[in-house]
Amino acid sequence: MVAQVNITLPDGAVRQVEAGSTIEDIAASISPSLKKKAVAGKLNGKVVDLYTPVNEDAKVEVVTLDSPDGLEVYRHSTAHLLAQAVKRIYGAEVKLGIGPVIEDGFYYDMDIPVSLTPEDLGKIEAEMEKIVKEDLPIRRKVVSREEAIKTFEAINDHLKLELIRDLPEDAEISIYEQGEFFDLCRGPHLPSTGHIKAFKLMSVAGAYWRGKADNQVLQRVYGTAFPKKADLDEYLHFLEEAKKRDHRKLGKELELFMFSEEAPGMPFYLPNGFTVRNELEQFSRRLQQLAHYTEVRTPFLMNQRLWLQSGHWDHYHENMYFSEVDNTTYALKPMNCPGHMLIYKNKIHSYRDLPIRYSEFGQVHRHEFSGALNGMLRVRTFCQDDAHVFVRPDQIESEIKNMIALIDRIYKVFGFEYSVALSTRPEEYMGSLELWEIAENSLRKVLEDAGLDYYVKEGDGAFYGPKIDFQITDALKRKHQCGTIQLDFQMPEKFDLTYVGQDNEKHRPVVLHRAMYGSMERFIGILVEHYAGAFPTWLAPVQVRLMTINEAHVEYARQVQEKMEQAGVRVELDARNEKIGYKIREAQVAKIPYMLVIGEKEVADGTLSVRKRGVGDVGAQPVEQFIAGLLEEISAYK
RNA sequence: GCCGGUGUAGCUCAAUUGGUAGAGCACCUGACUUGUAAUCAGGGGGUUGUGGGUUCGAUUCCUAUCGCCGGCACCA
Repeated sequence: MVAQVNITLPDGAVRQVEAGSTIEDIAASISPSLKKKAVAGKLNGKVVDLYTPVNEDAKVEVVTLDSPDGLEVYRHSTAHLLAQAVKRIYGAEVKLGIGPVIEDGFYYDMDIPVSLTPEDLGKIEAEMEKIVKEDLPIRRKVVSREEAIKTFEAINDHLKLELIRDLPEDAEISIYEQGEFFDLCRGPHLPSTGHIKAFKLMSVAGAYWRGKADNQVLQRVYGTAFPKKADLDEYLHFLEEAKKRDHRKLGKELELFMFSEEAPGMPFYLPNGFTVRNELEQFSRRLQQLAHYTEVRTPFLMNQRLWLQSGHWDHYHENMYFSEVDNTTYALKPMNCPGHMLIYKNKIHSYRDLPIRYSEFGQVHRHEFSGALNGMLRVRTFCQDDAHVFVRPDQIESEIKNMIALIDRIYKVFGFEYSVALSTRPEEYMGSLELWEIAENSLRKVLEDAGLDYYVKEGDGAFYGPKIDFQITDALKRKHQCGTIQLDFQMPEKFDLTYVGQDNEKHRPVVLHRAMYGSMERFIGILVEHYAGAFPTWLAPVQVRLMTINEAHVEYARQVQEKMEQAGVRVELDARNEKIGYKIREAQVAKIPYMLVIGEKEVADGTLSVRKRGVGDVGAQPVEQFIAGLLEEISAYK
């Protein structure tokens, strides 16, 4: 008589099975189709291999491929498959670092005697296919620390040995084997290599061992895997689509901005791009006026001692630009705060005057590492929609609430969802622990009072204070950090800022740093990709293009153009001797929202034939009516 | 900054084992007078990123350097 154990399934059902039954047995007992989809199990919440026996009463869940846990197991096993293939091709010299699952796939960091090229990936994939066909069973072996060390010393794998050495005392050490291959791994894994169906190696790149810049550079192979070929194809198609929206490509095609070798990482705005930027600025400027901000402008170049005073020199001088004139060292501002501190100090302030809100579209320069540059998303000079608000301690919370509301207002206009993070004290920080404590707690309180879901980024704060970061999600579900609210008790100290209180004594104000777009450049880059270059009418560099059928209609078209210009519409006239189909194609490619065709009928009736981007021909309208409708559409965002 | 890749006309790309560069679009000229995504013909345009080197000869091979791309690290 075999002993029975009670298992509790996720739906609460309790079953009796023979002790020692595996997860797979249990899946089979529930349904054949479940057995087929099963890739792993959960024993009392812990993900385990499918062939793990259940020896006592437990909560049991069958993990299938269509669950996040299942997919993770699947991709993790594909990472092992990759490592095995690489070892087969490049031999025992290959040492294995780590091979984790990441969003959309996995990677494996390896020390390989030769540099892999993209072509090599095909070769490796072919070997992986072979191993899949071999359908090697994947088995877990629990070993002692000594055994583990011996095993990896035998193959001279210093990377794995380092990992073993750093495992906690009480860690259970397991090794997974498949055929001749074995790897130090917590698991779990698929039952055999034959379970892997659709995968692709995406790229090779260098990566520092354990993410430390002074460590050896390993070769990282990125890959992805999906349960079905169709899922993989869909994913690859998504990547293709994303590539078409790349802001660098569209920026060139739509003549928004350009770059030159004469100024690496520093964008040149072309007329179209600058129009977008001006609209964005104007929009934000108006909202800030309504929120009682006043706009200021501070110099680009200021004496080095200012940066010593602010603490920026200590923390960031390697990323600053300096210039020596008249035996004095000046620095290009990497931030706007010190300038605003000087403005605040320009006169005496009463407690009645606070909050004082200075905003600036402030151009800053930061010498980013060459390898960090990326189109408009990471540049060496950019414009922050910056603001510094000087408040009394009792005004901190209400002011932050106002800021959150303003940011929310702006992001909604673009249809961005966003998430919020609280970043706490970094390793290199300025000021006392007590002040940091107070600052972090007050940010926490505001977030909680506002009922916002937020997550905490430990140690990600600025050196002068903790911050709330806003991360937007674009049309392709990618995340970008843009807005930020930072609480700062340090700058007021450094600059000895004061206000006169009700008690006629000097008091220390608190500074709130704030950005909403973050960087105009970055935000524009994000918008280009978000809209795929098809800006909404209010932002479109050219809102309307008039197109004549032949030269008999040009005079009327000019009158229409004049009217629209008077109404403040950005309008162009295409009066060339070209076929209408050709003109439309060009306007379409330029992603102009409204294409207006003018021919004999329109001239006779005083109308315009309207073709809307993305919609097509929507018929004729009287000129005045069209303009009124257009203006209404443009102002709707406000 | 690090690892790897890459750089040919304004743009997108060609150019067999090294034999002194081509196409489409764009641009210019001419013809066509045109109704909702490309009319036809002709023409101009390149020190092949830059500097060295190997070679009778380099876009092609080597080297240095700059830019760009993919990652890593960094991101006030």
